[in-house]
Amino acid sequence: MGVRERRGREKSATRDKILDAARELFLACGYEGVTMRKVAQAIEYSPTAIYVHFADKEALFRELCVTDFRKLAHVFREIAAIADPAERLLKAGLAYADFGASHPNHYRVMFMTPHPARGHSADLEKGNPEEDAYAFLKATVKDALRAGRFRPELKDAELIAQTLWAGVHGVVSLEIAKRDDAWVDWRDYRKRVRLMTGSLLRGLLK
Amino acid sequence: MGVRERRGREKSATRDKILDAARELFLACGYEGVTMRKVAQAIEYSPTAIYVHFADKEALFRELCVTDFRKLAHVFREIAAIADPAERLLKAGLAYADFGASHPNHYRVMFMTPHPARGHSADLEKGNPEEDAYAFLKATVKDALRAGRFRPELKDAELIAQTLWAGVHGVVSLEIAKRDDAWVDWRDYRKRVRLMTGSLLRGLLK
DNA sequence: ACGTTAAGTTAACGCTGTTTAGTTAACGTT
DNA sequence: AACGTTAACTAAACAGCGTTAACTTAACGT
Repeated sequence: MGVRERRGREKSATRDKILDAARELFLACGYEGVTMRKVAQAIEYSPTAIYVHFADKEALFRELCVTDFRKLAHVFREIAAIADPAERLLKAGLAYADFGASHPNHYRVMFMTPHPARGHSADLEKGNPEEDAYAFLKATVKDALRAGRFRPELKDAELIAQTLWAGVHGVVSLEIAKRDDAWVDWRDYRKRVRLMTGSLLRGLLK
Repeated sequence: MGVRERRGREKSATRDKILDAARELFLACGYEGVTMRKVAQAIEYSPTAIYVHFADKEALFRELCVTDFRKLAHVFREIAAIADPAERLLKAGLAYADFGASHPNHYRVMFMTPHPARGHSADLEKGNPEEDAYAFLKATVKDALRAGRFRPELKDAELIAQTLWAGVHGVVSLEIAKRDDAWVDWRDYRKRVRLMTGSLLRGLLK
């Protein structure tokens, strides 16, 4: 009685130590730059100890991603309070871009790297706008659609949502992948984000 | 006399064999899915033989990319003949999206993967619209700018070009990274490309 | 006191990209 | 014609990777 719980707490304690060390390393070195051996060394455990708590390297990383993407969904909760659906879309775009720029390594693995099938981790609840940022976007598009804000030939909420997402994602992902590329004389990131969201919405709305 | 040349020809012959085998493998398996040993086995050479002709795996892959991206620039040459700069931008976007969808592995490494500094390979000539697709885009934006086609507050060709690029890149890169993700009920790729280019231009032009 | 459970370890496997040292065959030169 | 050089190519190995199998160890419930 209570012992099982203490054991559970102890286990999740070293689990958390792994997560903390891994987060720091992933942030500093990126996905490929982090090795299981490095994570283990950081917490002074053997590399195999990690496999007691996580199936593999990807599962470890995805747990960190899920945590951070829940944070993104929380930011969206505040934005959900904005009455005007068009302004809601704009603010959501800006928040999304901020998020991507401040979690580049998570963003890379979540949205810039092809994964073999397995639709996300099953830990995030699909369709629930509190956990699923795409569901939030789609819901807001539907609101704007109902309010008759989009140009008359636009009727497919899914198509509109995917286009809005792609627009902001384009700015975010180019920033992450090509920020240091001298080939292009990059303009300020936030300027690019604002021009993208503003222009795209102007082109889609009435 | 002539012997040196024949030697050179022989060397470049096995060099080409490596390139041919590598192209096929990279297309089929993606960058990480290809190993130097597999390439070597395909041409019945030892793995180390590749290092006589290429510095490392990345150099081998980038040579293939450069070849293919020169092809993209050639497609743009035809588009350059279109008189109306706005229509030219539209057609360029569609051609770029076609290209990305048919060379996903090259596209991934070129535009979706962060690289340590080293601005591209030095093999492509920066600023020359015949080899540099971004230079072509910027030149067309400048044309449209001169023709007074953009909304009056838009004056920075670089910023406009980067936003147009980001828009199409967003659609292309999401398609490559998340095509098989059941989380999203994806609409047809070409529909998404057209809505992106069309809406973005509508939002940027007068 | 005893059998069970599970966190954690050591050693190893099979793989990767790459390097070192060496072979071999054709070359230009004497 | 013999010799030293050059360079394509190879065999073996290195250091690293993610991961697995077999084992130890310590605390648990009975």
